Amino acid sequence: MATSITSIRDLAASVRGRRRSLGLSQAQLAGRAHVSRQWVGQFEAGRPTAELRLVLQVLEALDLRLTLDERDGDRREPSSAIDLDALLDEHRRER
Amino acid sequence: MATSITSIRDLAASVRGRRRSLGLSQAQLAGRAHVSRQWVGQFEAGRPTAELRLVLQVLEALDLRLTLDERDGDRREPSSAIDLDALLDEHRRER
DNA sequence: ACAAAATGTCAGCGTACGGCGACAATCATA
DNA sequence: TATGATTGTCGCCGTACGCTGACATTTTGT
Repeated sequence: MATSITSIRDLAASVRGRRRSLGLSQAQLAGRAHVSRQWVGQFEAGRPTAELRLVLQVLEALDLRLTLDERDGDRREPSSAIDLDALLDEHRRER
Repeated sequence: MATSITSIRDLAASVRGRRRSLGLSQAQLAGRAHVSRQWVGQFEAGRPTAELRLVLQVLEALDLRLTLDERDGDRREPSSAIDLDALLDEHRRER
């Protein structure tokens, strides 16, 4: 049951959902993740400036695993954008 | 080709690896992700206090996808720790 | 060998983060 | 309905983040 994370809001919603499904209060989660209760609340509300380390701590406390994979082939633009830049750089070098 | 992310170091290494495999410099990636070049360098070096939003921006710029999934069943302790707390809470309520 | 490109590192600046205590508002339950 | 639990929000404080410019060091390419 994997959820794709494309935004902070996705992540926040997943964290809140998981916390609730485990029957934990924000305070309990905070204790396990070594963050403040207020931090949990604000993170769940979608705060984009949260510190990565603390995010990972919370995910760990909730037994949530993050995985990272490539999505080349799924996107149309980035590969052409990359080629364009590489091309220009190369062109500049040859000149 | 999915990589499990269990630490900042994992993530940083994946980002650097991906950037290199795409043939991008830190400066190029920085431009695409709307962060400073120095930020990319420090993040790749494993800085744990990076801002989540910027991390997601960089992952997007590298066409890397994050997914989140539950790992109950893989761990032995958390489920017993959670049960203990829930039990105590319930016990307190009944009293 | 040398030059250009890339990366590592430093310092200054302004903004804001995380923890804390506290209180308001909301929710759950008896 | 009343009460306790939970969550939202505020303000204070000290620390540090991200950007920038700059320079040192390393790597790459010829």
